[in-house]
Amino acid sequence: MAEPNLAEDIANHMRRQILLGDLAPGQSIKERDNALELGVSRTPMREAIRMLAKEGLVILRPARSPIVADPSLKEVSDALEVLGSLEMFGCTLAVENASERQISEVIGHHNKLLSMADTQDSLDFFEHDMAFHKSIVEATGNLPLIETHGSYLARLWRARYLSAQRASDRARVLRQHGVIAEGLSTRDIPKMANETKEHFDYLFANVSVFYKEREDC
Amino acid sequence: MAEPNLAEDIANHMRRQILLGDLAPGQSIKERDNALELGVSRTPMREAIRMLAKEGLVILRPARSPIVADPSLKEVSDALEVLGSLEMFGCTLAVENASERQISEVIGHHNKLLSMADTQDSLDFFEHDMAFHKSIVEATGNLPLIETHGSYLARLWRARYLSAQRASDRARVLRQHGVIAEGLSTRDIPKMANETKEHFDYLFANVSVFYKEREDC
DNA sequence: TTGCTCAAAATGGTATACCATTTTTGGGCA
DNA sequence: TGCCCAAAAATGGTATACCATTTTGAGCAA
Repeated sequence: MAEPNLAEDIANHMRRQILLGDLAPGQSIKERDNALELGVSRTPMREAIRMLAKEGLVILRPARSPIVADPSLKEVSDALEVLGSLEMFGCTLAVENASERQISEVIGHHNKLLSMADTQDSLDFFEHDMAFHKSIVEATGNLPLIETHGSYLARLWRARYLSAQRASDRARVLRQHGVIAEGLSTRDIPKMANETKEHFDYLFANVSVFYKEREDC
Repeated sequence: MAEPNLAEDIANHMRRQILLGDLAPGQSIKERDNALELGVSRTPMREAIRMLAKEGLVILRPARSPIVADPSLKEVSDALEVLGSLEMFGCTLAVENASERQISEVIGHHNKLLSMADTQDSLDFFEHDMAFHKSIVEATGNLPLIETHGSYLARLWRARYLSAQRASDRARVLRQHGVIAEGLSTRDIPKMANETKEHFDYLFANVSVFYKEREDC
């Protein structure tokens, strides 16, 4: 962890800690302590914290310690709405602009997921799920869209991961991915967009259920 | 320029310099020089530069001076597409969620613009135009959307401003704003979304013309 | 004149030092 | 015993120092 830009590495490391729960929601982040722990100085640590704050994973408070974000259901679902909107918009653009090469990449990710249908490692499965969705947006060739979409994926990683672990509906996910990929390769915008919408509706429902259940604890 | 957080102030200052052209596109930004010029140290200047980079106004290069972004037509129109998509999505959400108070704010901005129809100060007019669009997205109550939309507005400020200065079609802009505001107050999603789409199509065309003409110089 | 080399200057990346404000704590008083 | 306040520790914000890499430019050779 010390190649080109240290702050980026630190941000990646801390993002993982946050998303996996090693850094608990609500916990305060002391620049000095965390920097010391990673063996770096405060300067790049500050920069990393700012990056995570921009992603919504960390909340900055004036003249106070930043804390790990603990988003309410409303905050998560707001972000989910935007993510869904971006990806639906991406469908149209992808159909219009995707090269055959890019389409086959999307299909490649889908096939990879199909082959993992019975895997136990839900983290691994989840990462590939994300790669599938990313590859669709990448097929738009719209860089700002790709970046913004990626940023929302990162921000929602934890909520999506937690809810995906309980939802045992991989079959549905895979079927929907299949329809979406098919919609792209046949350049069928409505097919692709409708299935994407439904895909996100399920995701939204899963996350909601997860939050409601957690509330009871 | 020295109240709560210095870096934010510096970023605001530099954003204005960039957007008004005081910092020319392609020009390199030396942390030391710019910090000295503003009478601050490098640390907050670095942070400010990172903020502007996140907005796409500045390009970071590893181990090199950052430079002021000089976006191509493709880059600007890609960002415009996303902005349009966000705002169209915002229409639906705003109709569903806007309070009467928020709707009257939108109308207030529209009336303000109407009253400025003959003003000479195009910068002032432009700022209020932006406020109108912002108020619509604010009416959604979706914070991530508001932030992302605001970030795209900032990023596109210069392109929109430059192209707006030559386009002498305030009448059309005002008419469309009127339709959009009416669509919101009557909770008419199609009316609002269609007019917003057309509004952005004009914007896109104006920016394209501007870029094409500039190319000839 | 042109192109190459290499050292000095410049510059971004990182670490550390200093300061102002906030938080914590502990002791004294009711 | 419990509360309040002052002092100390902690902490984020800012400035400065140091280092590695890159850029620049002068001098030299072809």
